[in-house]
Amino acid sequence: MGTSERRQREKENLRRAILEAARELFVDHGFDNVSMRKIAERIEYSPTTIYLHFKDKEEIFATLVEEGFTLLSERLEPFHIRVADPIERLREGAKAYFGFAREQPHFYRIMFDMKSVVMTESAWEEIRDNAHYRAGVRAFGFIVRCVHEGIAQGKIPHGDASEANILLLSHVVWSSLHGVVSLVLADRLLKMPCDLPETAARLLLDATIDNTLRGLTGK
Amino acid sequence: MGTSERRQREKENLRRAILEAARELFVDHGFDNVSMRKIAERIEYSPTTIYLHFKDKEEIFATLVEEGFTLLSERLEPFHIRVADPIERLREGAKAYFGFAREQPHFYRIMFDMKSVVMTESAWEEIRDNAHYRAGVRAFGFIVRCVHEGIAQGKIPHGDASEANILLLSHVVWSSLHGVVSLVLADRLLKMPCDLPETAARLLLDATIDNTLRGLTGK
DNA sequence: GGTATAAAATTAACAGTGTTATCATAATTA
DNA sequence: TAATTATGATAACACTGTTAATTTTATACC
Repeated sequence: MGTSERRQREKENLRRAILEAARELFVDHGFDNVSMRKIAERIEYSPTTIYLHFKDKEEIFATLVEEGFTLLSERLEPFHIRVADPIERLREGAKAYFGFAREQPHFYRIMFDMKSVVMTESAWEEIRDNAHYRAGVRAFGFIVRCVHEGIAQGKIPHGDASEANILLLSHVVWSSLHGVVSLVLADRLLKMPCDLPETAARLLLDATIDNTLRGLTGK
Repeated sequence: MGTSERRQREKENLRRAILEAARELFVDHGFDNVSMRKIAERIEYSPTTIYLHFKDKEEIFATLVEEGFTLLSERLEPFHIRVADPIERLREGAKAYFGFAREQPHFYRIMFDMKSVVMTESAWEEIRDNAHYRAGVRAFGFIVRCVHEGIAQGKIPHGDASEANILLLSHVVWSSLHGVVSLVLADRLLKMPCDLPETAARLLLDATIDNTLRGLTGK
């Protein structure tokens, strides 16, 4: 009788509207500065209606994190085709990664913020099946594939070709990259050798990519 | 007549008590989970009394950040004497840095959290004179000195010996290091090649330090 | 069409937050 | 002792995330 399908559709529409409002507000003002009431006001519903679609604010957060990682993946993956050499692909990917973080700092922040909560074993078991975690794994997969190819082509001489070593080296690349982005976003660059902060950030980014890839390839 | 000195002393004692309570609570529960009322309760004063000593919660925060950077500096600087070779000194310093972050994750968090606030030019002018900023510069100075010596001894062949280049390379080292710490503290290590998270973190740390220093020295 | 039922959305409230204005009290100075 | 000043506390404001109870709305059945 078609009505329940329509109602289902309307429900999903409202869910999407909530996410859209939340995303725009988060991107503009940051996670902590956006209240449930503000989100509700924007979609012209009462605050409690949101709780019919999301368990709590954290669940909206997690959903947006997933969205963020998916966006990041979609930005990175074309480079697999565009750039043949895995090392150069890492370089280009790193720049794209940085671009993403700069364009949407609040988004990046909610994706990688240090939560400072000690992860219990059970919490880990739970989170491994979550959509936002899997989306993170997918984005990380870009680096893994580049490193994998780099080792296979003999361009990364350090360690063996075991999965353990590939994952380790991928994490090395990722942490170095995340380090730059994190410091830039936190405005922690100290009296860098040029005036414009934007130029300083790019200088540091290039130098860090160079250094990391040099360490990786030994070239 | 000595009374005003005593009152001054009492005032400073209370100030210290507030900081001590705040620090303990922050370290235990994290910045966001500690309220002014909780701090007040611990020192057995009313919440408003705190405002006679600190403008707002942010000022307590900033004071503790300064304390954190000073602690970090004091932990790093002995290595200038203990380890002669600047590259090996960087390696040992990095481990100490990591140890500090692991021992007091909440402390590290408030020191380096991505604020996601766009720094205006005037805000920069203001912050440059702040104590917590200068304390940060001091800690950063550990890396700068190592890099400086490394270049002088010909162990870091990349770029010239200009101050600009030294600062750039120092930032490269720092961001890579901060990247590991940041990811570890955020529990963002994905299915690493060993079971115990602590061991995974140390593996990644060592690999990142190796890679960064290899990139730096070209060895 | 009218009515029972289920869904959707709202109101009111709780316990908490940072912060401020106002008031009381204690200590120092004159 | 009286005036003044510094110190601390009370009460309140405008928020926060979240829940229980309630009302409105839409569907299904007779």
